[in-house]
Amino acid sequence: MSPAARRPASPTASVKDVAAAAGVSLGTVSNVLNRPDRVAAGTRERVERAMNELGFVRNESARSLRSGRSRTLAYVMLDAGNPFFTDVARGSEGPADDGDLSLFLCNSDNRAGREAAHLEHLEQQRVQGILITPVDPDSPTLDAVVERGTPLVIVDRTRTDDRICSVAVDDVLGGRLAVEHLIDQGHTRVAFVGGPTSIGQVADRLEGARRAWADAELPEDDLTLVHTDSLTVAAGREAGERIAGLASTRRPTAAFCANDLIALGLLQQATRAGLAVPDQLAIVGYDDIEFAAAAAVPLTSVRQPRHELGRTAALLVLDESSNPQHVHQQLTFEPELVARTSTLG
Amino acid sequence: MSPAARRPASPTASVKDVAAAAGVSLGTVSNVLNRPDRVAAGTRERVERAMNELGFVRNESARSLRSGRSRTLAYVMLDAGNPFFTDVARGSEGPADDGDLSLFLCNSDNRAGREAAHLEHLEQQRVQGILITPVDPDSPTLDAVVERGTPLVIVDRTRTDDRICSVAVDDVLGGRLAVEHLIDQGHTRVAFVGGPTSIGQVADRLEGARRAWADAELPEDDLTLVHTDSLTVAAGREAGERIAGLASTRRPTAAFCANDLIALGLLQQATRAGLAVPDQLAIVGYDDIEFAAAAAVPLTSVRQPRHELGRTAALLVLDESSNPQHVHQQLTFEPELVARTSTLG
DNA sequence: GTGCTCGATTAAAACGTTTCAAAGGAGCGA
DNA sequence: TCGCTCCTTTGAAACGTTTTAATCGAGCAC
Repeated sequence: MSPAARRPASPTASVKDVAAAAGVSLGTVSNVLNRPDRVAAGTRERVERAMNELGFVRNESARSLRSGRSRTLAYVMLDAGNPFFTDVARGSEGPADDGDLSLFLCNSDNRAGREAAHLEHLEQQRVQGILITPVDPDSPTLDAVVERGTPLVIVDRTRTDDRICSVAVDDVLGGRLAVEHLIDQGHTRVAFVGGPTSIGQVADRLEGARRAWADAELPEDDLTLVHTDSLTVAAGREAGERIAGLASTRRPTAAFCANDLIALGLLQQATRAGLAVPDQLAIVGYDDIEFAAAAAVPLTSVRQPRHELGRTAALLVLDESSNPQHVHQQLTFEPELVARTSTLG
Repeated sequence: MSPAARRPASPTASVKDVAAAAGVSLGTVSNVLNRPDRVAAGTRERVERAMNELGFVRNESARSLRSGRSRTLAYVMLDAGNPFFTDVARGSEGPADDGDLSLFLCNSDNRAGREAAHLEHLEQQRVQGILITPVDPDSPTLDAVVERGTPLVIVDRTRTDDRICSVAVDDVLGGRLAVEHLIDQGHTRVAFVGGPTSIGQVADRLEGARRAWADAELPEDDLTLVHTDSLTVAAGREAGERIAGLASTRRPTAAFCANDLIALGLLQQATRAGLAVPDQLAIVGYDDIEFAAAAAVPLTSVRQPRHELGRTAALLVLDESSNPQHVHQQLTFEPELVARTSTLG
């Protein structure tokens, strides 16, 4: 077989080629594709045979150029490496499938530049809608996309205004649940581990923690803040070092981490330093990713309804794209505490 | 503001609209877009102003209809929840960016049906190339895609023939490395934990393990097979139960797991059952995902060059799409053992 | 046989872009 | 002033599909 023979005989057969092969007009081929009931059975069969023989593949570009809209939904993820976001993506697949749309995932990797590039490309593709967990939910870039006409829903972040749909989880409540649980377990010296607090999520979770603490009328100074630079396993390990280094009389007996990655890092470092979990240090994470339950000491964590988050966001973006009466909504879900060994002993 | 006012004034401005607004012909607008150097500075400026005022967004459908190719690469992942695959995807981003292409991720979720649906949609979109970790690398569906003209590279799976490009890692060698390491550590009763062996990867890793065992002239029966139904954390836990239940005289002193998810499940269950890792049970995983290093007892694991895997696959698919002389290649990389506490004590 | 209706098929236009040959016009040397 | 070149701009065609109005032919009632 010569190398040339490897290439397809015809670059790609078009509707016109199929029409010629089947001896009908091009309009008829289109009818077979779109309203098969209006085509006589014999003709239809002949056309279908021609399609198979030629290896006809519908050209989606031409299709959506003509129709003005594509059959695609996209989710721009903040971090493809964090299982939380892939779970959200999974939740969006249902509504996408129902609407016969493909769901494409893009990874912004926490970089505004990449995010902007993806958004631009998606707008150019005229996707039906965009779901996005943005680097900055208040960025005007997002407003611009909406103004130019592409439906867009913010996922897992909230906007301070109501010009864009968003779907999020009540992080203040989540923080409260975590700390109330620790208080119930008898802890009176607790650390909040996380940062930077410029991230809305982190600030909210801390706020919730503080409110729970205040409500229990515990001394303000006994809820300490162990700051991290990022929400990663490495940052958790590093925080663990600092905590383990404290004199046991000053050391908190429990840590509430801003997410599970930090909690896992903290758990690892605590174990390494010889601190028993939960006896000497109880740990609560956030997100309840699969690996939280899979840790050697299963992690107590605040679960977000991430599947529901993705599903609702997809439904919202579909409504925005198809319903002229659409009104932007900001939805909030409630998190739930899942207690496991890392706080129960 | 009336609800109607929320909708964009003009659905979307086209090149023609821009031309009219700037008082030039439509060809000139196109020149501004594609060969700005051939347009007089004043004209260019006027056109660019018009574009901004109208919120002009290039229509990618029309563009790729005209040019016959799109600016998109896609990676169809087997399981978006497994960090291994998202890491591979990250590796592909470099070449994609260099070629000024967007990389879209699709999740087949291990289901042939979803995979086929994604492939069909991608063909219709006339993507430049497809990277795929397929449910079944020998499925004729893949050949059909290639024959119809879309460049396609199989990632992390090998084909038995050479009609398609593939990029994989030598799993037999990986299995050998893992077991040689355990033998070096003095283990003489080892379990291979994984399954189903119908998956090529699993069979290869087991084969490598057996060869290392044979080369060391250890009794065949002392390398046991603990079968699992899938490569998940849950399956690992379940296998852990079975191993922990064995009498200590018959129990293997080390386990080589077919992937890290199983290893993490096994580690968790062993800990729960009071088996000390690595003293009573050493554990080796496979893939070296981030969570392997982050476990309470950091896992020894066989690292695959997953970033390199993704990068090479992307380069290969780009070559196939742009180089008429392209010859299909099946590349194999070498894995590497990363020794950590779970085998070193 | 004429005139209708109805189902099947067709021809032509349109979507928004890129490209290419050709036209327009300015500047310049002779 | 003529003729030439060179730079800029233009007009028209093409990509593959969908859609709409129009055409065709057969069957049927009168």
